[in-house]
Amino acid sequence: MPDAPEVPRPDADDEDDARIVEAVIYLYTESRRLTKELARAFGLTGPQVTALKLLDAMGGMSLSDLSARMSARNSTVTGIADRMERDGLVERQRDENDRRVVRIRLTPRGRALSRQIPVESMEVFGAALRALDPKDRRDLRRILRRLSDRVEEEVKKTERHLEQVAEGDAP
Amino acid sequence: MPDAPEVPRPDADDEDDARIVEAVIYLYTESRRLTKELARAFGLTGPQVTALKLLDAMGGMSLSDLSARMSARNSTVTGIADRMERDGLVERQRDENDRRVVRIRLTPRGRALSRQIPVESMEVFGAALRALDPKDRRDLRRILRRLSDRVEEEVKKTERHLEQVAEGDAP
DNA sequence: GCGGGATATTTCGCATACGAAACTTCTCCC
DNA sequence: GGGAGAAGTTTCGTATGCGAAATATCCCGC
Repeated sequence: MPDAPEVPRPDADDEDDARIVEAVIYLYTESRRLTKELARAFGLTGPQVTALKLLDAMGGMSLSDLSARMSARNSTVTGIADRMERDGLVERQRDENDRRVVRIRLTPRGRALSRQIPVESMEVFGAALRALDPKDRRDLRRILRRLSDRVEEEVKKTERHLEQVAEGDAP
Repeated sequence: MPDAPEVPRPDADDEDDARIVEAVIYLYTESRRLTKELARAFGLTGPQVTALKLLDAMGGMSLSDLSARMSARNSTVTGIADRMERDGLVERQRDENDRRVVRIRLTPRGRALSRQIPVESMEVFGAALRALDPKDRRDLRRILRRLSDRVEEEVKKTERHLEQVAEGDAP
């Protein structure tokens, strides 16, 4: 679905905003789609490739760290790790010092597979960025930063409001 | 999981790129999370709110059109429509002229619910954009546009390469 | 008017994805 | 040092999300 964050509004002035939003959505979904496509060529899924590459780069990490790096919840990554373990790509090992922690490492097979997957293909985004004018790149970073800050503010504001709105429940 | 499209690279210069990518991901996931949170207050899910608002605005549409507007596949939206129908929010009706087509309309209940959901909460992104300096907004649009074009080019290039890489399959 | 390809939707199997609850282990405070 | 609470992981239930295959219908050419 990806809940398209924008809903049609008749206002004329918002055309520009809509285009910016579309661009952000496009960039996100496209890079996601590409990872998935790349993964498929190696019999993997998108998140599995992400995990494989992260584990290869970091040489093993806790499940929580892996979750954080993948911007996903622990309960989600547990499942991904399960399937990768089933396929012999990773191993789980209880941490000796803190037995709550599960360390996840690549098996030799997982490592070999990771090395076969070209990184360049995952970097379409980076390549496009490097192709930008240096000044544009600086501006982009600055503006996006500012935009993120504003969104963060709005979020806090909205979240307070939301609690008051939630009167008319349904199903 | 959202397959984070970026993978750690040791290069020093890429810090900036990483930050841009992070910002894009942040903006996307945040607006998605907000829709979800808003939805929850009304006993719905993110995509359901999106569908509800679209159907309210358009006054009923075919499943394919709805899918397109939601940037999702038909098979995905079928499920969403199923659950909304189960909850009495929408109705399916075969199109008389073209009996392959299924028209989806809000029930009175669905319409009432839609009207209760404030649109503003879905527009955190828009509000943040409007708060930007006009020049920044113009620049942002221009640069994102250029970036999208470059990504599109890269995608085409990569996709051709991908077919050659796909030798070493796995699991 | 009929046969074959195109189009719209659903079904099926699988992998994410999340939140809440359950469990284990750790930590800190008294 | 013992218990309360915190932290890390898993389990469970539900909802997306996709692609491939099955179904139903349309449409086009002949």
